[in-house]
Amino acid sequence: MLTAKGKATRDRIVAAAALEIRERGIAAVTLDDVGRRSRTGKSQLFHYFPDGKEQLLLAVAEREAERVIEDQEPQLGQLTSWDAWQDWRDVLVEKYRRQGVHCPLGVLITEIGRHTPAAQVVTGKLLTQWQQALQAGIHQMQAAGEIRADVDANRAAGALMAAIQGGVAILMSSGSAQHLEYALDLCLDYLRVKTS
Amino acid sequence: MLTAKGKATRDRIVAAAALEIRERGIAAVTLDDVGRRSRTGKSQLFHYFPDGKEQLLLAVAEREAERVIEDQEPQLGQLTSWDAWQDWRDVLVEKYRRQGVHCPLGVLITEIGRHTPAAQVVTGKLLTQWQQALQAGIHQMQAAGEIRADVDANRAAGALMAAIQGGVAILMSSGSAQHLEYALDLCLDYLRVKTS
DNA sequence: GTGGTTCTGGACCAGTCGGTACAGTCGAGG
DNA sequence: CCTCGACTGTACCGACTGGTCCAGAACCAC
Repeated sequence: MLTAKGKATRDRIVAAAALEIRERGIAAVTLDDVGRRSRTGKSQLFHYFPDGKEQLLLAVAEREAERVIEDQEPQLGQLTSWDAWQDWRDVLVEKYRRQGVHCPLGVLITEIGRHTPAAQVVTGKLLTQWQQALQAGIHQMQAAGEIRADVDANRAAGALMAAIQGGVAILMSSGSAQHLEYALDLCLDYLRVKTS
Repeated sequence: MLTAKGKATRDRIVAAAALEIRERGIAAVTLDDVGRRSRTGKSQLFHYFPDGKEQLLLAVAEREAERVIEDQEPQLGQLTSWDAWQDWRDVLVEKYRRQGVHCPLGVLITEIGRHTPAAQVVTGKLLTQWQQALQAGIHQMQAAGEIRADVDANRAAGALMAAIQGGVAILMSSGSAQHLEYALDLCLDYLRVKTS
């Protein structure tokens, strides 16, 4: 049904599409571009993705969503001290600063995600998973007495998510990661406050 | 050079394009769609926008950018008390909640803005203007002793901007304004903290 | 009303892009 | 070495879309 060679080709196609989309935006990328970059043709593309472009885009969305979480590990999984939180923050900012406009998360949220309901589900899952990881981290810090118990972990995690998305959105339209840093730092400062 | 009738037609075209883009996304909108909705044809369109689609998009971007600021007045201009801040926050959330996915700001930032350098300038100006209004509000509150003097107004205003953009981005991909509220409230709570 | 400019309608064009058809190659199992 | 399915290259098509052209209607100043 799918030999090793076939799987390799399929992967090449998805990787090429992801790269192409990150660099030039979803609107500008054609199937021929993907073919050229992956050294394949449209026949292969439609062989592996019978439903055409939409199916390919969905595969790209899934790939990029995985990547976004993976990029933050292992830090995201062990937010058990202020140092760990700071490390996570630094990794995130550094990653996105380096990627600049060609940012998997940004492309996912602002371009692929809105394209089709199926892709919306993918980004929705990513957001939920991410936010839960942050929420778990806040809970752990509360258990350790490092964060006030009256902080609503769910709300704070949600606010962090918005801060990140907004920082990335501005990064993509201005090229600067400054806002991302400001927003992350403000949220962390808020969590660090001892008394309200 | 441009009669009253001409101006009316031009406005109709821009308005139709803006509406169409908000509803269906920039990628799906064709010049014929705009023509149909504005009861004009391509000849008019190219008469008023000789450079074609790009120029029309820029006009739409400018229109939407103005709208975004106007929608927040008069609250945004007089952030001189906590009540005023709260009013501003409520107006913003309510507006965007009602607009849902068809949000001028969201479309501007995530679709039109990234399309061309000229449109990037428009969104850049909008962001700067907006952030300065917030910064001015924070300064006023500091002068009145309502916000700690050691808060960096520029950073806080930048964080607020990211919070809003992120909230809107999530709103556009999920349909829920919850994150926007969480993020705004966290920022305002941070500003309200008396001691650090 | 006359001349010039602005405005409008509709037919048309050229390029592009997603998608299809089909013939052929490769590779593993028997 | 034969066979059958997975895989690949090429040529092609239909639809769409941004943009052009041009003839004429409407409007304005004198």
